[in-house]
Amino acid sequence: MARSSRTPFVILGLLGLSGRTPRSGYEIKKVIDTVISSVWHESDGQLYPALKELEASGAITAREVNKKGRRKTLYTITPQGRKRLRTWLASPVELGRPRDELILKLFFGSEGELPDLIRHVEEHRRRAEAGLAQCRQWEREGERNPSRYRPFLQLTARAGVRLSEANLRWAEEALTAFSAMNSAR
Amino acid sequence: MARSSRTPFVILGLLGLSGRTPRSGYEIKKVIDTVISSVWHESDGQLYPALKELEASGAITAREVNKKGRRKTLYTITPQGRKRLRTWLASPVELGRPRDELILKLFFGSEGELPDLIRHVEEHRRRAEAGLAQCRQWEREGERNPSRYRPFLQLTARAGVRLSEANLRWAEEALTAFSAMNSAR
DNA sequence: TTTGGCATGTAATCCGTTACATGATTAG
DNA sequence: CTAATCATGTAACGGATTACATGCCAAA
Repeated sequence: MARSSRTPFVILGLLGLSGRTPRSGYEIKKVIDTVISSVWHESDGQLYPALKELEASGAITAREVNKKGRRKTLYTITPQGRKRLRTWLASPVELGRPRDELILKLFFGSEGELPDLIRHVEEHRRRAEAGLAQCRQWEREGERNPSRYRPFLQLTARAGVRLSEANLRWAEEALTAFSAMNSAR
Repeated sequence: MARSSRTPFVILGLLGLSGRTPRSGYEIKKVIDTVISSVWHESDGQLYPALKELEASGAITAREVNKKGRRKTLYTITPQGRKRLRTWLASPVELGRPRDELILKLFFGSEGELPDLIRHVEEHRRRAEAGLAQCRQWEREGERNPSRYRPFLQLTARAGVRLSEANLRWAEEALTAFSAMNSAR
């Protein structure tokens, strides 16, 4: 069976967290692109059709508003939608199939040029550093933001910290190994 | 621009490493599913058409053989194919778009049930443990396998070790946090 | 006035998986 | 004898991205 789209559940999840406050598709997209950008992403071409489907199936309700000439549709999650969300949250995590281009290129390293590999790993290190700083900041921000979802925010941030640290450490190890290879020639 | 398929490059990479020893599509698939299974995967529906395309474009050559009634096609990389491989290896790493369902479900944790989340994280921990053991074994095996690509094998195994360690540690932290949440109620 | 943000959508296209199809050999 | 492995493919389907399309408002 093909993996079904998880776009509806991201929408339900975010509308669930926002509670009674309705959100527009545009706002949902922005939350995805900022708050959970390191965890998930969606394209417009997925998002807007999914919103329509969710409304048609009764998982969310739509309300058209006009704010200063700008028309927008605000969505709210329904009890039915919450039920669907909970069912999904309880269901086993579908694993992503591995596709790590950096490690793949490294695995083929003997067929390429060392300087190129070094560049790739340096870039990787830069990303890991940036990610680490970002996640650490989220952790700090979370500390002075008490709410029912605070512990979950903390946990997701912590995951990012651990992963970034691992990437960073490995990048250093790899660069050290490359230096050794260079001087060994 | 849509991300172009990297299937051809995986094939070129593996045929590159195997050097003058030709490989069948079936063998290539098996290497993918065993040696680099934690880094990459391909489906038959991608692999076989890609082999035909690569042959048509001159990156690999095909030779039909019959071994005890079984017909198979053995492929060898051409100098042209090596050039394409090197070009790809030198080009910037295309980042995968984030899609971490576990962390996403955790982020929505306040909308679900704690026992479900605990199950998900325990499953995650099991996978991390298995992955760690596997990668450590590859590291040890690599030590008594001297060849020109040994250092790269070691490095990819090391990446797996670091990532698995991070996942494991985080899983433990998360489970501790869950326990605290449970007793706090 | 033009750039950028707000706001929503559709169509073409492509990547990739699954299911289907076939058939021979070898080990249990 | 039958299950597993070897061996190669195709077709249908579906998920996802990109490009395109439109239009208003606010700020520089």
